[in-house]
Amino acid sequence: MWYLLYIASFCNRLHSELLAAASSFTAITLSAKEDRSAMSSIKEVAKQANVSVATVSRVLNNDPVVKPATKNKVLRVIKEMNYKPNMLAKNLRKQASRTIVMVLPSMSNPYFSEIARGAQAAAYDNAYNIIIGTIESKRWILDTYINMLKTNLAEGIVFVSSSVNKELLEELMDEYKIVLCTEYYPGINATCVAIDNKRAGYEATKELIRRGCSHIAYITGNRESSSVTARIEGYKEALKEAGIPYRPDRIAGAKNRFDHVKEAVNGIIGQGLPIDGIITHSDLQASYILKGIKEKSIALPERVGMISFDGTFLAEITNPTITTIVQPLYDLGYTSVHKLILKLVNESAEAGEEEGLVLLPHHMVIRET
Amino acid sequence: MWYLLYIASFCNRLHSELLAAASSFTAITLSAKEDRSAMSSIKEVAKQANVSVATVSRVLNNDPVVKPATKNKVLRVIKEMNYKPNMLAKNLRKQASRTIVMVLPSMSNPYFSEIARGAQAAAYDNAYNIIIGTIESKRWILDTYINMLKTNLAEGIVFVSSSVNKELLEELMDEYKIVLCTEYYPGINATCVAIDNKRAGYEATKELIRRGCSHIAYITGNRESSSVTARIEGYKEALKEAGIPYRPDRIAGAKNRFDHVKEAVNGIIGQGLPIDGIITHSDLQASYILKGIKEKSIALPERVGMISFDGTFLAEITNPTITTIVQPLYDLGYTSVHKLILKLVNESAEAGEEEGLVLLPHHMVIRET
DNA sequence: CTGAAAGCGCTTACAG
DNA sequence: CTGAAAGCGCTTACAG
Repeated sequence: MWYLLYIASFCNRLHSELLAAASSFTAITLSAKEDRSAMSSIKEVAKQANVSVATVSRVLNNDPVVKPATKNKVLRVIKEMNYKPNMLAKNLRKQASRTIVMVLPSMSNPYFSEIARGAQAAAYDNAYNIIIGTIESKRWILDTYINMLKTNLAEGIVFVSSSVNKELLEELMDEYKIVLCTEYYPGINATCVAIDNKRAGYEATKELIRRGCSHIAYITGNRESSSVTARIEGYKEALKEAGIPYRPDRIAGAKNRFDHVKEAVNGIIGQGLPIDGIITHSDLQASYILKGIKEKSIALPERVGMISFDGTFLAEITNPTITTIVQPLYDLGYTSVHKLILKLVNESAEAGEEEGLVLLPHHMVIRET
Repeated sequence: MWYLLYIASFCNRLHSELLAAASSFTAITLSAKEDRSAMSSIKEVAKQANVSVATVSRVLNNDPVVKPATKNKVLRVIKEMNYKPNMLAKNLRKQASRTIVMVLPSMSNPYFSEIARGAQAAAYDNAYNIIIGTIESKRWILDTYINMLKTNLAEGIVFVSSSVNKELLEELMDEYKIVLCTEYYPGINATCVAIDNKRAGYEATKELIRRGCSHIAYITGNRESSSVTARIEGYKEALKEAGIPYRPDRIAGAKNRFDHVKEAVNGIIGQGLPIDGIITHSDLQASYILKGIKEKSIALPERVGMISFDGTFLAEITNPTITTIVQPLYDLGYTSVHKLILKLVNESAEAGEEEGLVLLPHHMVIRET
């Protein structure tokens, strides 16, 4: 019907009149669904309220300039017609989607879901939409999100963990608003929200030493990542302080998969290096070590001292429960998004001023391992 | 600069010429960032390629009607200028955001992340954007997502688990495209993708009976939910078949929290009802029971027969590992989104024809419990 | 095969 | 305090 009306009217005014006629007609005879599509514009509200579309727009945007009486009249009509603004139009007009994206490597690790939860909260607190996406190690998925930036669907992006590589980041940085979460890139002056990984690595190692461990293995994530590097620095420092020689071959990288972790640990043991304590990059890795010990595919004593990173609920449901460095995951997500939105809103501020590392506090929770 | 240009030119043509002049100027002197904002429209591409904006648009949309030579010329200019279409404009023009939303109760349970992963894949396979959001039991968050529907930012929605109540669903159903995932509402004719919960409940119970259990407790989720009801039906049926009396007080609801689960189990035991087998609504609940048994806050034997639902990785990292009904979570997410997009694309098809329950296969994995 | 023009539904400087 | 009008950057029926 809409379509037919359109062909039938070349003149704008005529068109509107027909529409109005149709609209009052439909109010009686058509279902809510069809009615909605026929009256969804600001123009219809304006007509009903006997004001211009400009005034309706002002009311919608809470412009204090409109006379209270006018405002109330318009508000009443808006409610009556159950009018909802079309954000597609608003976005185009304002050249802003009020949407940001956060990309995560995956969602299978509860580590990431906590970060996402904080991110979501920050977005809503600032009336932004947020699209949280997981890369799943597929470059084309990442490209999809970056494309949202390029096609104006998103205004900024936060990369969590190593969801972006250094080259791509550099390329994007001078064109888009970006915040990094938990991982930074040395030499790149970007905003990054993380914990003090060096200190945390130091503290974990120190705790194991306190318990009498002197052969401490370190199962890391990606060896190139800044968090890994920093934690290892802390690890080395604690060893040095205690006069324990540092052995690089007691460090092994592993992904968050059982087979990887098993190989990493067994690899160290296979070199003839005894292990009486372990630090892992994640709770998930620690849980896999426990699994391996139990099923005897990892040749470690039942009660090996182990400290993991993250502090997700996983560390509480294993048997034994895991001692862990608790990262403020929710806050990490919240703060990243908050910083990004600050950048977005604060266009005028010199970009350079706000960049840099933001460190959030962590703490250790001692459990059974 | 853009702003000044604008004030200086009231005539469209003059405006464009100034812009063009500025653009060739900036190509030499300004950074990529500023250059971008100055040349980002289809109009500029048209000018450079000596064609109309209509032709550029046709090329962009792969309209086969354009002459190959023209097409190549335009394509070259697009590449040269590094032009990216403004989706904000396209969306408004086409009155379609090509975006759908999936709402989940939370993301802390890996159960939901797997569903989300499948959903994401389905969206991308169909060139849709997807916004995955978690309610966290807050009605205002849910309203935010529903508002995306109302303001044209999203074209459809899938509700996972009990992220929506019956009343709201009924209200939304005749105005928007909706798919339910894992949970349906009796009496509401909506598309729902789930497993055969009754059969799964039957199978789990049957397995426990086969092992000699006759005092089987059932820790459920929300008692009103369709999946719970169906599983309990299957549970009853299996008991009946084995001639075991059904005791409603051996069923207790609990949220996915340790304290809730503990209370639920202890509540049953406290009534003087012995338990030699347990079925739980989720892996998470089962892991909590294991935790409770270990720390002796739940008075159950170490080796109680237990079967959980979901089949997430949680069931593998506990000690003992958990026997579980594996739901095809990824497929559940994928199929829900796929069905939704089918509805979106297939406007013409009678809505009623496609509605109904879609059942996906599950299976049981026997582990240590 | 291509272009001129209208229009998607908003916002906002300008004039009154 | 309010309205008329231009414009955000696209798409598409229509004419040629």
